[in-house]
Amino acid sequence: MNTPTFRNWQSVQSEVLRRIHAREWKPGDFIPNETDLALEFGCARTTVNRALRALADSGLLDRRRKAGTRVAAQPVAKAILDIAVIRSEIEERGQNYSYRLMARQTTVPPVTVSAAMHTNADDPLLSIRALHMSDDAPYALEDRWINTSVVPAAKDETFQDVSANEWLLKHAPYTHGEIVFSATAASEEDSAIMDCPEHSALFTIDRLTWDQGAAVTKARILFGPGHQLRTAL
Amino acid sequence: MNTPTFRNWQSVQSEVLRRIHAREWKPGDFIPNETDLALEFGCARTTVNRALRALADSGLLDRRRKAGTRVAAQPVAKAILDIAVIRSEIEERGQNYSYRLMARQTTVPPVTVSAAMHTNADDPLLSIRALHMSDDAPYALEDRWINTSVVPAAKDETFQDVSANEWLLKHAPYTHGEIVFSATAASEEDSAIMDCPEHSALFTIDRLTWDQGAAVTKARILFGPGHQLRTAL
DNA sequence: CAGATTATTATGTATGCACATAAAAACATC
DNA sequence: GATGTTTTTATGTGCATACATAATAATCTG
Repeated sequence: MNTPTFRNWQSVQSEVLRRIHAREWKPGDFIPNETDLALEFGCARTTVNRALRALADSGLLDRRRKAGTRVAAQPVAKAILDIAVIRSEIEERGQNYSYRLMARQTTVPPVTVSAAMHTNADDPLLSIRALHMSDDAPYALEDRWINTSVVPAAKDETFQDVSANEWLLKHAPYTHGEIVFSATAASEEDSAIMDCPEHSALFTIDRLTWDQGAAVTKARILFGPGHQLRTAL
Repeated sequence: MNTPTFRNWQSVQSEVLRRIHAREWKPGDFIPNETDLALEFGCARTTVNRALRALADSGLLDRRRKAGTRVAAQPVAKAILDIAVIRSEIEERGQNYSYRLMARQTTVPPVTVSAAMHTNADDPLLSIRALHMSDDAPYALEDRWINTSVVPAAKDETFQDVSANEWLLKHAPYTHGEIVFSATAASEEDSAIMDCPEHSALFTIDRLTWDQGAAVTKARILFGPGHQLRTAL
């Protein structure tokens, strides 16, 4: 009986993966503890730990102190989406990016916006509306509110040549945020701008970012009909 | 001058994060090497390594051997979505889940399906159509093709009580897959089933999973109007 | 026997050390 | 001066050890 030795954590990881896929360890099952596995694999417990930790991070294992490690009963699929700057997104597909600023004004936002951003209801915010185009066809419509008390530099930026989408990433650091994906029907105005039938189903991203306790910006981006967001899992 | 010591990798990580947010280290900048940071922080290099590795995983740092570590110029926002079983999704919100099988038959699929799944054009597949309901209201419509030559056990399962969505997770392991998010307009049939206006914008998930080289299942899930998928970032 | 206390145990992590590896920089060679 | 070779260096990883911590199991106590 030759027990091959596993020298590095990647090989331990793939052996564990193999056993899970081969159903030697079924969903819900406890697997041997780190010490035993280290003994079996002929490596240090640290190495086993590294491998199992990585698998737990990806959702395939459930680990709890003292309780032990088990194969996730319902392996939650974690889809990791890379949300890139729209310009890069288009250029990476080899298409030509262009951009058109449609509106830029400082006004008091609707209460839904000031409430979501935790700003005073009568504090004005900078409002930006712009169209991103791919090969001169409408690609995405960006509607954005910027909190100029957090990003004062935005007041001096025309956003004529650089999209807020891109400018903010470079000039406004954020600590955390939220992204919401949904599908919305194109309004009459939207459909005119996006050059699509009214009530078309548009893939929508709502994004709200914060720097410490203060909201930096809130954006809604409507993508043209047929837009897809894809990822491996 | 008191340099506080950072004993654990989390505190090292948050100090590094603080410096990035405070723009002491700007996007594109090289940061000191691990040995120097360990010296400064009063901990082992291993600990610094752990902290920096975690930040690199999340896309905030770029690391290359010999070259060093730098703050990512364009921090790609990585949105991590947890794609759970629909039943859990509903029950976790404290709502009542129910399920209705609408169709189950073995037929030769459209070429688009057999092509995507890399099966022979005339090989029959198991087709499932089912409705997931939350508090008795239509929630999601599942349209699925199952490759019974990969999951033979599916032939003996009625899917009357357990949704394919859930059954497969437990009985059909997969090695990799793809998820595509999009927005689609409700067809006449869809809208009748989902009890919504025709042409409603529906959030759509297309999922194709593989076990080694063979396609396991291909599913399209249409969510009712207003459905959102949200995540922190 | 319920409830509080203590022991046990599996994972979590810090550390010092050694060596591997990729890539840049320095150097040598033609 | 272009090209190939060697050195240097920062990250990547393995290992033995020690201790921390969370959560269960066992025990004690009223």
